Amino acid sequence: MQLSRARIISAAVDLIEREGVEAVSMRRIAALLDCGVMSLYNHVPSKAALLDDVAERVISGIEFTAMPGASWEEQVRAQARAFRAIARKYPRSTMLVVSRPTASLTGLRPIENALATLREAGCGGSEAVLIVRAFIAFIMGSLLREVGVTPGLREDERGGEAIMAAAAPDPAEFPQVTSLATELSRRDPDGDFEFGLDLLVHAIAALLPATPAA
Amino acid sequence: MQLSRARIISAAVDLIEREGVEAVSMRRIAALLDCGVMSLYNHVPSKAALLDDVAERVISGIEFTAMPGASWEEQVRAQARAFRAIARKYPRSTMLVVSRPTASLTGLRPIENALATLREAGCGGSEAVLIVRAFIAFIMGSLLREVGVTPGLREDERGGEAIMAAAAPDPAEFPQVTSLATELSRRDPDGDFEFGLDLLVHAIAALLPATPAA
DNA sequence: ACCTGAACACCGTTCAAGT
DNA sequence: ACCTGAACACCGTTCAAGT
Repeated sequence: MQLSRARIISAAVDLIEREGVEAVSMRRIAALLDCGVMSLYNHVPSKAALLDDVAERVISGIEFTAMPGASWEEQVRAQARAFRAIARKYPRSTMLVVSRPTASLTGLRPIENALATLREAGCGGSEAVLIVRAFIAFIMGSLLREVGVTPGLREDERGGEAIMAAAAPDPAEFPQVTSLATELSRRDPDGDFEFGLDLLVHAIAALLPATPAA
Repeated sequence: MQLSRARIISAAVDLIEREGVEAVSMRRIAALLDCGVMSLYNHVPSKAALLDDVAERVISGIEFTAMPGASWEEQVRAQARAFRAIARKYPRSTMLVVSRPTASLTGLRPIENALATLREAGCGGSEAVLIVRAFIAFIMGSLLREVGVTPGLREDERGGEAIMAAAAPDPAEFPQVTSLATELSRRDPDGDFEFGLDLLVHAIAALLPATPAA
């Protein structure tokens, strides 16, 4: 099959998901594609650019299902969940999305959608921008936490948090952490995400004019 | 001067802040410390472990000033700001903090403080954990955005957002992004952070029992 | 236009040898 | 106990040569 930028990106994504970002090298990818290393450079300017492309590929995979009749709360939630879904689909590539600033247009789609939803709910322009930024920060941070275990490929603490793994903290110095150890080591990304989403949605509701479209 | 783990970490932090994470190599650090590369391995097990140490060093630099009389709102805000302050002090090392799961005890200090503040405000245990997680997600995401420009060492879009840099988006496809272009390209990390902090603090206030310690 | 091997200037880390 | 040079198995990328 013909070499192409798209095919190279796909190979990179596959490799990342299988062995982690650290395993990516131009030579490994070339081997996967059965071509010489330098052939890659006919389609991709550099490894850094390739990783940017991977991030963009992942982002462009976000699937927004339009919800015409739904309230803005439901729409915002749905958009946030759609974004977070990439962490499920491409757990190890997500770190790339989160750590590289997306300079392309694909990253604008989620922002456009969120802004539209908020403005339709009666939100002012600059306020909508601030809200979207806060949401993105929360979502990105959630992805980080969720995916943070994976990239180091240390699978040792499967169920619990890395935090409690090393050594038990001194109860005198860390009374709260000690007494809440069970809660802290419980791993429930969905629950955590939904809780944070609730917080933000409620806070936004308090900002908006009451029932603007009713 | 004698070689030591602490000195190696310091050299790594300096190098990162000066030239970025990508510039770090065991050989460069050895050169900075005027020793053979392999001498480093007497004090640090691997490069990955060294980068973990760097993250820990940065986190341990967070300075919490106790605020005995203040309301929980003010305390939570102060703690969040203290955490974010590391992005000011060590902009390029921050990416490391954010991308590596901290397995050590130093990372527990901020969590302990936040939990204590919330519980004192009348918050239930499991609720406090969820709130702290939401806060951390937001803070981490904010750090990412703030620092995301730096590590790629592309200083080309100093003032504006990377988003708008490449090409103007199609107004028909991105009406909101187009009409809010000015707002979106405005760069104000402090304002963004404070706005998000406000959202979260207000949402939490709605969850807590009214004036618990009054 | 696309492919490619050789070569260059780097990596992290193992190992055996030094003190 | 700490240091170290040589060596190994890798890197990304330039360049000149092929088709």
